Amino acid sequence: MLSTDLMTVGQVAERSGFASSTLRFYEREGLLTASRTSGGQRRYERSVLRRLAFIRAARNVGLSLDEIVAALGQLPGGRAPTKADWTRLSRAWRVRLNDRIEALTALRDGLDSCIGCGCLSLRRCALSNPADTAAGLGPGAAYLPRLLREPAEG
Amino acid sequence: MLSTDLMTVGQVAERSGFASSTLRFYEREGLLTASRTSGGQRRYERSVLRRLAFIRAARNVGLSLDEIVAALGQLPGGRAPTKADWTRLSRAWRVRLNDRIEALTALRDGLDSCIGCGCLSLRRCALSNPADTAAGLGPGAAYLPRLLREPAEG
DNA sequence: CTGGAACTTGAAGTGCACTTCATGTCAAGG
DNA sequence: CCTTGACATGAAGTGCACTTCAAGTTCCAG
Repeated sequence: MLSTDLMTVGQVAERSGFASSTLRFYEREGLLTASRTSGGQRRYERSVLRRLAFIRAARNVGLSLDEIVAALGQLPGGRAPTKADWTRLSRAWRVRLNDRIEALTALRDGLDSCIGCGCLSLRRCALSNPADTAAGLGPGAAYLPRLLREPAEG
Repeated sequence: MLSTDLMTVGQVAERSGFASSTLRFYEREGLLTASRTSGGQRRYERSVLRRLAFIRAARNVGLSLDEIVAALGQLPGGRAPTKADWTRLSRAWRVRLNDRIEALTALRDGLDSCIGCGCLSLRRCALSNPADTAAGLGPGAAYLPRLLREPAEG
């Protein structure tokens, strides 16, 4: 047992569900920080678990690591983040989730009304062109926002 | 204008919204076929547009290219696919979409009830720890559908 | 017949999010 | 002290889905 309340990578990995290689990777990418022992090994404060919970939730919502870095950058510099800080940070996700849910629902309903009929028209089909973004437009018109291209599992 | 109703890659690209490099790539990967002119250039039948619509829709639903190849493999070998063929192929997507919608909705509601309170506990928070994987205790009740439960599947 | 846009190929590159590897160091129970 | 499992590092590898590149060929309107 460690004498302090600091945690090793292995402990953080076990408790967070992230592989330790991922924790090192996240540190390189600026998502995490850790102090070091005199021998150079990482020691994490318990607050890293909440940070990792935030990161996992953000990934579930569909944020890229860059976006997460940006979001975490909004946290107060001098003091430890409070519950209110985390709440504020994640409030915008609701909009994002609503967008995704809406898009998927439209796609599903397109299934019923469009693929149900077998038409699968590239230009009119709600399923292959849900947002109607490509209608009458040239190449490069994104058919669906990136939103629906990424599986929720990440 | 071409003398037949066959289309060039450029035309298919413009009408489908897929880059021609992508069409070539899809052909290599076995998602498409095309005949050739005597000079070796690709010529596509009109039916490729429906196939591409299917592919786009499948991507939107979250299928990988491998899965799409497998799905397309279910199409009849000898004859041209009918509407019924396409419909049968895509009917299973509804389940998939429902799962994803359900997962996202649960995540959003988790936002309201959990992040709304700022807890973000790795052990208890449905948002960051849907499957209760880190805890190993308490009711393993699957709060979130499978989709969002995978901790860090690579 | 000609000029240039559009096409051809294989190989290599991109971007994301990690993981694996090789090699060597650290920490702590016995 | 010694052993051994956990940890350190940088570099390279993985998987997916494409895109870009270089160099050469084809198609067809004028």
